[in-house]
Amino acid sequence: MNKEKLRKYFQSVISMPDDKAFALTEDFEHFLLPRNTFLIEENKNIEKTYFLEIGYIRSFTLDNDGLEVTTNIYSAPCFVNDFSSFFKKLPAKQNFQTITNCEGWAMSLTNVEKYFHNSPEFREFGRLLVLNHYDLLNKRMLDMIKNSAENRYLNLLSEHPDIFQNVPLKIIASYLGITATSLSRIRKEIICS
Amino acid sequence: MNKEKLRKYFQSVISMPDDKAFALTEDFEHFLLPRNTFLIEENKNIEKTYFLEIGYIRSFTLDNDGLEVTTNIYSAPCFVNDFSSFFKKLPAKQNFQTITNCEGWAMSLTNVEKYFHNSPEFREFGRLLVLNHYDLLNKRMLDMIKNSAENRYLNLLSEHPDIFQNVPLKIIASYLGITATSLSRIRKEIICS
DNA sequence: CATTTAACTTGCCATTTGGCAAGAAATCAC
DNA sequence: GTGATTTCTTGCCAAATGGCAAGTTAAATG
Repeated sequence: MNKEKLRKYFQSVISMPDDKAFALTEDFEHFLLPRNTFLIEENKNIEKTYFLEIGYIRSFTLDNDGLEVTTNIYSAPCFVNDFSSFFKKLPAKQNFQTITNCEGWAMSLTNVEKYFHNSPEFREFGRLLVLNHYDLLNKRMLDMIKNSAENRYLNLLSEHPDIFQNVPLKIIASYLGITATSLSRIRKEIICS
Repeated sequence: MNKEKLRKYFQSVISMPDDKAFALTEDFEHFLLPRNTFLIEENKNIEKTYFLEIGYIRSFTLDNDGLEVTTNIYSAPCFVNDFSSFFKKLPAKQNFQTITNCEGWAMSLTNVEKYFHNSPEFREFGRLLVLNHYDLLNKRMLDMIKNSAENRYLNLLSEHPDIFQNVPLKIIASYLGITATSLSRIRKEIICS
């Protein structure tokens, strides 16, 4: 397994010659994790940043009653991290856990800092990653406000049908802001209409 | 009225000598707006970025039923903008409106781009502003998950008591994710216990 | 392949939250 | 200062959502 997809990902965010892409991805190390494995744990220090090449990962935290609430579902290819905590060098505010078996590339915080210091391209990449994730979080907030749970379900189904074949409905329900029970009823309602 | 607070704000985010701070704030222009004035309108292009020196501003959008949902309350001193749209040069995704009479400094997108191009300090400042707002949005999301409406109310009351003297409760309720009716009941419950 | 475990659906009922509207209180604007 | 407007509270009722638990289906594991 080589780093071609990782390099392509870098080049899709900011254009750069192949040799630059090779240089920036040099210190990433391969990872292979079974499902239900934690990558990052709430309140613990973040050791690495992850590029997910195959698989599904979720972030979640615990609500008032100690129940898990899924805040995001990551489908490859993408970078996965608690970025605001990572760049502020603070403990993670959420848990990140594999949903399926996952495979990809990871780099230590120490190395990230090295590249951040030495490479303008890497800095720019990191900056755009933060901007993109900020934008996604904003969109998600507005989606929650503007659409009913049923519409959020239908939108996710049409935009990310693959998720429904790889992620349990109870996690999707939680991500949509409802219980598995309610999602089940919504699905029934849609089928019967 | 001079730009001292604006300069100090820059210097509080990244340290810089006074002359740099003077240079970076040179093209900001004073604004004075009565309450209920729109600074930014949803789906329209963002013309300026705002530094709020006096007053209160809110961002809001419309939900499924056309009702206004307040997504943020800004209290001076702070920068106010739909940053992710601003930096991506996309139309605003939300409305920004003064709650009280407001006063501060604004700079056009054209000038922002000029400074972004010419000044490493300004770039760094913008980057940190995005990171901070991303972090705040993240915190707000987790706050919504982890705390009951009553606790969110109590937290806001203890951390920003000034807001309760300057912002109508119906806007605060909306920001807390509940209706004015529910907030009224929560307040009653707290007083009676 | 067989066994165990996890996921999904469904009915019943309790709880929460919201909509509406009226009245009281506070604030605004002239 | 006074009338007009907005804000806030409260009661009543409807609607939405969730908790629980049982039964069913699907998937993981060895």
